[in-house]
Amino acid sequence: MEAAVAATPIAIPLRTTIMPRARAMLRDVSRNQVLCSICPVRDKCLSFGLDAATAKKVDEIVTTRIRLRKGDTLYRPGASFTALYAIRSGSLKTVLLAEDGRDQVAGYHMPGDLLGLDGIGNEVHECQAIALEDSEVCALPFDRIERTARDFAAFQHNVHKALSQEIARQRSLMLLLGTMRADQRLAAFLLDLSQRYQARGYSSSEFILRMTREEIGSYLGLKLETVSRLLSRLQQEGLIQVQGRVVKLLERAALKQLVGQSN
Amino acid sequence: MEAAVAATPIAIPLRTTIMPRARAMLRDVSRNQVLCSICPVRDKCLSFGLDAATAKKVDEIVTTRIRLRKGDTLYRPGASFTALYAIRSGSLKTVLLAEDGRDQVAGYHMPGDLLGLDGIGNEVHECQAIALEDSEVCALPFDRIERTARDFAAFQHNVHKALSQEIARQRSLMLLLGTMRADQRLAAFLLDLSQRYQARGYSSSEFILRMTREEIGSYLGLKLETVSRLLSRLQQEGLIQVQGRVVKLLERAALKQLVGQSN
DNA sequence: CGACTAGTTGAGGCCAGTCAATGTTGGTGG
DNA sequence: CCACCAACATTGACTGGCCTCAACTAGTCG
Repeated sequence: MEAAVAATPIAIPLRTTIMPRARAMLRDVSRNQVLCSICPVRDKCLSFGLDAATAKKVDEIVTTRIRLRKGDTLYRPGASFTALYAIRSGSLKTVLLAEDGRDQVAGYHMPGDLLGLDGIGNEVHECQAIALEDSEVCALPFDRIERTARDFAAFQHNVHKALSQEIARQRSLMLLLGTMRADQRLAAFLLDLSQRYQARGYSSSEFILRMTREEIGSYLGLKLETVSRLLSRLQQEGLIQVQGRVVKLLERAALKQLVGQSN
Repeated sequence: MEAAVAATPIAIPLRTTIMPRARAMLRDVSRNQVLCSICPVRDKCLSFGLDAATAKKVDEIVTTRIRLRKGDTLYRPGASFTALYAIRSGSLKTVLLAEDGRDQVAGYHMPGDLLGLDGIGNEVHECQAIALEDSEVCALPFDRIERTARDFAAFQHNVHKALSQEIARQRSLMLLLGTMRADQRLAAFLLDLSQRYQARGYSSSEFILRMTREEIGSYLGLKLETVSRLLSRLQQEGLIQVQGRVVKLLERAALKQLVGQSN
């Protein structure tokens, strides 16, 4: 009845000693083959725009590549923060969990995205990252990031940019949650996905939703029934085409216009 | 009829050459007396926990102190990003502005808070910062911050912490906007204010709202009438006492319980 | 095949928005 | 000092969008 999000709804023990899925974190697959310089998403990542010498130093930051299977948890709230994670392939969601059991999907992350930024402040992760499909991420130990950032201004700036972009991303989500109607939220969500897929070289007009209706709803501050209804309505109005998780954007302009209606 | 937020609702020209209120930014009051080491809010700021030698270096970052009068704009969207701003006294709000005219109060900031973090990514500010009362802020040129961060690991870590805390702040706001009922949002808002005032040495049970009902509503994703009604209701229920902008928290536990109700 | 999860669709209710009238407060100028 | 005005705030009546509850379908996996 409830989706995976709600499967572990409450009372996340702080600083769990052994995490149920921790084995996933131990599979240190290929220590010697982890090289940003040949990574398919390197220009979306922290090594963006660096000269060869600096990029080589950045290569040395990445110690571990982690394989996750669908449903695996990369980190959970309270887990001590030691590294940022760059997604190499697949996709993950991040879930916020309040003490009272309230939870919300806070983000949908795809290759090139950086995860775990919220943990820097308190040395502890504040949310849970769960793989939506089989995925691979690179662990970037944060002490190494800081050390390298002190030596290379260009890399330092990339780190600051990444942090700032996460802030910007959340800002637009706040605007969405605070000011938009349900149909506008959904349209904005679809357009955002489209744009991000495009930036990664995938089709911007047809893609597969990796999240359930309930997860999408949680992300947008809506209920799953509302998401389902609105997808149907948008289809009926000819703006999109939906078949389960396959979505096709038919009238991008109309979707944009819908989002843009101030009232 | 409309509050200050809506006074400049649309079409913010990007990279304005001369800003209407720019004179406010030129009042370079006391170049030689700007010293973090004697700042009343230094332990809330970037110089938190630094040894004397490092703190001295940080003092050198701050070049300018800016006086703002109520209603003055510190920066607006599109203004080129050059510095972060630390609030010394007074308070400011930050306002998000979308192209379509949609706007939302994104934050309420008090002494010790750092402003402008969202501008790092694109070298351009993404929101507008407006003084809610006469205020003073310190300008911290970002290139100097980056330079100093490269030399002092402890300071570098403070910068990262500040960025990460901004992310955490927004996260909890997202949770509020995505999952809470109107009365819960308002209660959470009041408790947040209370806690932050306390952290700054003010009374945690009685304080003055610096924002109008409309601004509070915008911040919480509600209409001003709803805010007004709910303040009245909370007062009637004996949880708070309101008289215009003066608020007194009477039953903190009950407020917390209200926020904590998952449904 | 049965059990389970994910998704769709309908009926009805409630919370918060909208519209509107009125009250209150604070700053300004005569 | 007080009258005036504009901005801010309160309260009521009504409306509508989204949630809740519920029934049903489709696909998946042991």
